[in-house]
Amino acid sequence: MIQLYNTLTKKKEEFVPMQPGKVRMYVCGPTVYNYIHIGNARSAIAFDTIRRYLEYRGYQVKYVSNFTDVDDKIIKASQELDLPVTAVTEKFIQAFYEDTDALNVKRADLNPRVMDNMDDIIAFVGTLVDKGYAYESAGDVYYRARKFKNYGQLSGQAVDDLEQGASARIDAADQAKKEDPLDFAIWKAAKPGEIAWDSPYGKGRPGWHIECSVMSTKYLGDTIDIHGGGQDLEFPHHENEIAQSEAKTGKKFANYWMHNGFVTIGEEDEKMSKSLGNFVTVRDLRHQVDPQIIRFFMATTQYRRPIRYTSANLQEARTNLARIQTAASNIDYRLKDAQDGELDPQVQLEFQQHEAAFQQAMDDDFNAQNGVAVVYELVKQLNIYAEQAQVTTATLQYLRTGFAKIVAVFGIELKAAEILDTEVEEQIEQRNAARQNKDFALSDQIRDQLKEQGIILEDTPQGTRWKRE
RNA sequence: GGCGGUAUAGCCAAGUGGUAAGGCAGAGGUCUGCAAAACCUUCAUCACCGGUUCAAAUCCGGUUACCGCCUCCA
Repeated sequence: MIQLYNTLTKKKEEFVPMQPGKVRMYVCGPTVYNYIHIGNARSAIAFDTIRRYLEYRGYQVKYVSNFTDVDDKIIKASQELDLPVTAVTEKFIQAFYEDTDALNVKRADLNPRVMDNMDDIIAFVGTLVDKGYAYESAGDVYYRARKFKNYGQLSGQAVDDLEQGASARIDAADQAKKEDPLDFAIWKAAKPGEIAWDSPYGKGRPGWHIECSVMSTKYLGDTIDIHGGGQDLEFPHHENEIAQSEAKTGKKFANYWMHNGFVTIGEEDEKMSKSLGNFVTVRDLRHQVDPQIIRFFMATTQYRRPIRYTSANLQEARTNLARIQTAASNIDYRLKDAQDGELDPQVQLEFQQHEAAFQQAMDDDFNAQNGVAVVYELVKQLNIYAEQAQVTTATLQYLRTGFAKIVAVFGIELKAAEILDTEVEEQIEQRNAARQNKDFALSDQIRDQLKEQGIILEDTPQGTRWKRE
């Protein structure tokens, strides 16, 4: 039984999808006006890991994540870069795919874009106006927040408290167009020169929150199982999505709301964000650090916890990931001298116990920290087995396959055994000959030479093996 | 001001009533010609104060510190 923390109820709940065995999930994607930073990556990785675990547990997951490609910031970026809006969005959508592919984030089943859904958005806005939940004002359309009875439920805020916050900040011009400071724009009149679409209210474009309501209901249905995003989206974005969607459909919008924690950075553990300007882009980072390490680092932190981004933490992740890779290659290395024979029942039993522990950990709100602790126990099991004097192919393969399946939940791809290159092979033979003659000066010299080429030699009871640095 | 989250060894981090998982780093050891990898051993009384209990990191009350949301943000 999977339990997950539902932001809507502020409790861990048993996860029961609407259709047995199937999960419909929507995760708020990026606004594409810049390269993604590691905070965006964290969100993508967190929900990818959740998705992978659900699939590991046998669920068929339909995963939709949007690109917001119409927005103030994109318009600003297009003016600054002197490029058409669509050139900006295309560029950063492509960059998003490159960055998340590098992080081994599975692609969504669908990445709908605002521009491709404009008719549906206009129709959705129209319905809200018709139902009295929204009103046109000077070419804008606003949502009557107070009319929606559960407004504030997700963020746990009383409407009056929200209003205190809102009225203190809003500028007078906007204020004048609204009936209530809490109201928010679902359609915005175009300013001269801005990209715009025709609507019953004149030329304009969608407000920020409407696109997710429209695309979630359009592609996944009025009610979905899981809606996810960063904690900073709880209010106002998700609160407003609920208000819009439920006002329109009269049905519950999402059964479970999940929010990932932030990446913090620097001495002050400050939140990383585009607006604070203290961000590290995935693009920059992945040229300095193997993106698999970034992936591992983020995937093995429980998704609701903050991640402290420091080079020391990344270094630790590097070490741990290497340990996992080494365990798998230790198993691979023994295949060449393994015996035929049965799968060792003792090994199988122990492995199954670990597997059960892994599931128990991950079933508890995707507790990746406990999950990865089990992986380290498996690493030990694999290493110990790989050092047995006698090993069987069946057992090695059993361990290797099962291990790969578990670590894949975290997005770790175990490296396949590398092909030996003949030149290196000759040098290894030379060195072994030298070692037999007890010419250790020569053997160490050869080892040092190879190390300079990035090849590390390790002598084992089964012979000398090598790996790349 | 309102809402929410954290506080466990040098570091990362589990653990929600019975005397502190796991990893990194450190120390010692086994193996090795030496290494490397691996394995073994070792390393904390849980921010503070008070209370409940036979028993609390874990429950209750209070204090302190840090972070976030309430405004664009994953």
